[in-house]
Amino acid sequence: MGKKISITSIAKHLGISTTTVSFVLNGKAQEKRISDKLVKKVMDYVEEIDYKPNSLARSLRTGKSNIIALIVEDISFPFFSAIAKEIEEKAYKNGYRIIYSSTENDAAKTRELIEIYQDKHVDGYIIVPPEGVEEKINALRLSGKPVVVLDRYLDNVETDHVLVNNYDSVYSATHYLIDQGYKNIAFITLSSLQSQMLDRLSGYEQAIQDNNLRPIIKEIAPVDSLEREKHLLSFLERKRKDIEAIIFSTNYICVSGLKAIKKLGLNIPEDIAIVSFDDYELFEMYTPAITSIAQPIESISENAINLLLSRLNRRTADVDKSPQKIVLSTTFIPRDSTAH
Amino acid sequence: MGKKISITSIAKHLGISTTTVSFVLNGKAQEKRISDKLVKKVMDYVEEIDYKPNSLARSLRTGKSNIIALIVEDISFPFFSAIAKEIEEKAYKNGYRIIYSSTENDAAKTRELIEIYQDKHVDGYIIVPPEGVEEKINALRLSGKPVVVLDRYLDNVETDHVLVNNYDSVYSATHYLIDQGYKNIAFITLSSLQSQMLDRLSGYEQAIQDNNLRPIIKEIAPVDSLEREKHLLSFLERKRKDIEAIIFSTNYICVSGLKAIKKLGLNIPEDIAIVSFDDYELFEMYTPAITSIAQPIESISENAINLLLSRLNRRTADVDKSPQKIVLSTTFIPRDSTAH
DNA sequence: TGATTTTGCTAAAACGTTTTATATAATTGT
DNA sequence: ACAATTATATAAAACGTTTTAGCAAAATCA
Repeated sequence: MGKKISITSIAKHLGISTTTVSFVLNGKAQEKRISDKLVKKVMDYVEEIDYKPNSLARSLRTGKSNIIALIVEDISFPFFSAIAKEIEEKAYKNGYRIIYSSTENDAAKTRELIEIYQDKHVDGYIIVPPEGVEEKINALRLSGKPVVVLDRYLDNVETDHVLVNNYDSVYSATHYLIDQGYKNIAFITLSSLQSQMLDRLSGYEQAIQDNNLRPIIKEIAPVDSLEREKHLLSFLERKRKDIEAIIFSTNYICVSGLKAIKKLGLNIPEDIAIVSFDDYELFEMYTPAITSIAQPIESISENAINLLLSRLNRRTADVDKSPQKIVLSTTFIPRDSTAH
Repeated sequence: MGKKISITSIAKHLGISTTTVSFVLNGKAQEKRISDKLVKKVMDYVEEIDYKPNSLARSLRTGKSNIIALIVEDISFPFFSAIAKEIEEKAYKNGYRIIYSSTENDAAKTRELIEIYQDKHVDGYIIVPPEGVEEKINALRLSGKPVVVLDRYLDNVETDHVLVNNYDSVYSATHYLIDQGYKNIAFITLSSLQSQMLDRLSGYEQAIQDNNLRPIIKEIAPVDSLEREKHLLSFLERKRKDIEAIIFSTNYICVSGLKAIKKLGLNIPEDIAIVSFDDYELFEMYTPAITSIAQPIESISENAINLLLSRLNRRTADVDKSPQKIVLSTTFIPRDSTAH
């Protein structure tokens, strides 16, 4: 039930100054010419009482919190939780903690989140941004905090980002289907202006055009998963005759599609072939196994956190050093759902 | 490019004291008898310059960080990431932020994590504990920080916990199989002394005994997922003739089992019936659909965060009020994998 | 020896709040 | 008209660090 333990109480107990204790604790003993004898004395006592500095006080004084904000669309999505795992691990090893939240793709919520994290003086941000947070992110940058944008990019926002070659991936996946002999290929996506979604769509459209295969069959599915399933059910009911293959722009849309397809009793790939963007354990195990475009989750995470850490370690001045644009390749995994 | 903005600069600018500003900002104007005129003046200016208090300074002064630590086994497991989502949402609405990490079931790492969060002065903890952190958690409690244990319980640790009736769930799932006519029922689990695992095993064993159905066929699978699949493959190869049904103690063990079963070309449920503890989207979609014991994720999360928030809102004194033990019911979801 | 440098250490300010105790002015009561 | 209350606002300490600037003693130099 002793006194509260702090750098001050340690100093008092040892009859020295807090300055000295602080220097020793921060490994500046050499530099600040504290004698070895005194260093040992301090260290021994600190060890003995198992002292741990109060990081709040330290943060207040230094302006660094050693906290990184991770703002994703939905932490419960396998893609994002896998990223969260990797990023946390690497950040941890570098002395940083992660504070997270889900935006649900809501711009207002995201802006609010960012404000709160600013108050908390987090040191850096990894953000999967919805549309409509451009100015906020630019403001962040201007305030000197490093920001890494993930999974998509924002026009007019000069910041580091790491994402995947969405356009090329879908282009060549579409091409693959065409090579397999499929002609009427549909693309199912969400009503979203997010860059990754638009790029995937463009990849599909361009591949169709380049192969003189009209028409483009683009279908917009609802965001809500129950509604989406219903929507896809009726879509397929109407169009089953006109479509030989479908590319889904995300794995969860694909899951809805699979449910609808099952309900209609359609056979994959005989009646309809399937490709999904973003792999999922389910796709490997499904009958038949679903062809997918797998994102390099580990590499995405690693690049993102490395980028951020390197900014954090550099001196403030070069925050406005030219932003890094990292674009990673996906892996196309052909499975039974596209076996002609 | 103005001066740095703080409560002090506001006070200076308005020619009043920081005390007054602080009172106004904290809604204590009434109580502290600050005149309406002055309140308005402060509020207007605060609005104008869009001032946000520095939460580090506030935390240092008050000893409250408004941060909750969420320590789970692995944030990338669907079960835990779903919980993380729910908990974050509710915490957010109550002014708390969540800082997370994965223990990988490593006791040393977990203890280290807890220490770090102590330094950060987080206000409370939600922990999915590995074995071997009992004393640490007790120490936390003694230090006055509320702790809610999730998913499992620790002997000799008097703290709130919320978990699921593991024993009963497996007991009745086993009974269900027996009712369906299955006799030689195996139980596959990990080499773990964690309460939830032991309880699930006991439920199985007791049900077998109560129905005079020997032998108990308990198999321990490796933790590593590749090894596990290999292990299960050879296990099934040897025992396929002796086993009519399998209960897996977690969903990821079940996934390994399904892979092995597929490789061996066994038919579910004709050759072998399957039940998994913990539902998974994959199980619903698999062919055949896999019977499972679903945990009430939302309710688990809600109870955990509510428990913690209520402790946080109460005065410190009753931290040692009798711990709450919340036990929730699972939902048995019979599917085709057990259809005799 | 006396001047200079090096060594070893520390006082005190600063980070931005919250809160206790108290001062002064205005109002009320008698 | 004077005492007692009440209303309004503030000074200053505290939270626990880091860090700048500087002091005194010891060592080196000429």
